[in-house]
Amino acid sequence: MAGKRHHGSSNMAVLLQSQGTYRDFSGPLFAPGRPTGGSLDLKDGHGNSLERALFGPVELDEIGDDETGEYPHQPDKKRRLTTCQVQFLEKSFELENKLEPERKLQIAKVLGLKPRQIAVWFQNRRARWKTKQIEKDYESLKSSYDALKMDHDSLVKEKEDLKAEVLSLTKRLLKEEDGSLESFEPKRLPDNLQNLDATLATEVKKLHEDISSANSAILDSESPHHAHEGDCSMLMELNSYSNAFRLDHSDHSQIGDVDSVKHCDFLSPEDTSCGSEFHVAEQVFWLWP
DNA sequence: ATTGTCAACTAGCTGC
DNA sequence: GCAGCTAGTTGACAAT
Repeated sequence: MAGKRHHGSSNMAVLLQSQGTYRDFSGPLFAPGRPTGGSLDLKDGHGNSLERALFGPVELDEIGDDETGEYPHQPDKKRRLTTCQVQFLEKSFELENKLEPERKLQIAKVLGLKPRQIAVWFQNRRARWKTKQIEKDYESLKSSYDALKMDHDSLVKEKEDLKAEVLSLTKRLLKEEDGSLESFEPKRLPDNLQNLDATLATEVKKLHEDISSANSAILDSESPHHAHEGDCSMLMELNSYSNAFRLDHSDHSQIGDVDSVKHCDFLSPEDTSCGSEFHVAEQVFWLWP
C-alpha cells in the first residue's frame, strides 16, 4: 500500500471544486515529505499539518515496522479519523448527505481511506444528523407547547374570574330585584378584562332596564315565555330566579364569547323547579363550560 | 471507574 | 441476489 498518499493532491482539487468548495488543494501539498508552508497550511486540532492530519495516524499501519508513533501497529483496532479528514467529510456531507458510489470512491481516494470507511462515516453522520434534528424538533414543539399552555392557563384564569364576576353580579341583582334597582351600577372588572368589562357592563345595564319593564308581567303570568331567538342578551331577562333559562348547549363551547348566549331558550315556569340564586348562576355558567 | 463519542459491525428492510 | 439504507449494538478511546 506504499505510495497511497500520492493520490491526494490532484484528486482533492478536482473533488473539492466539483463540490463547490472554495480552497484550492491542488499542487504538491500532499506529496510526502514536502513542506506545508505554501498557500495552505491547515492545522488539525493538535497543531499537526493537514498532510499529517489526513494521512498520519490512520495509515501508520502502512508505514512498516514503525510502531513508535501515536498508534502502534494494530490493524484490527478502531482508529479515529483525523480532524482534517473529518472536516473534509463534513464539507462533503454539507453538500450532499447521500453518497453516490463514484463520489465515495473519490473521497476514499483523496482521504486515503477505504470506500467502506467513507460509507460507514456517512451512515453514522446521517444517524447523528437525524438525532440532532429530532432534538431540534423536540425543542421547537416544546416551546410551542409552553406558549400554548401559557395561553390556556391565562384563559382558564380569565374564565374563573368571569365566573366569579357573574356569580357576584347575579347575587347582587337578585338581592336588588325588589328594591331600588335604579341605583344599581355594574361592578368594574379587573384591568386585564377591560375589553370584557365594557360588554358585560352594557349587558347588565340592559338587563337592568329589562327587569324594570318586564318584572311585573312575568310575575303576573304563568304562561310559557319564549324569547325571540337571537335577541337574548347576556343574563337575559333574568327577571326572576323562578324563571330559569337554558342555553343552547351546542354553542356553549365558545369560552368567553358573548355571542354564545345569543341562541337560547327560556324554560317555561312549569319546566323548571329551580328557585335559588345558585341555580340561576349555574345556568349562566353554561357560558363557560 | 465511569461516561461520552465515534468507527465499525450486524440484522432487517427496500429498490432495482 | 445484490447494494445500500436505517436502527441498534459493540468496542476502542479520551475525558473526567
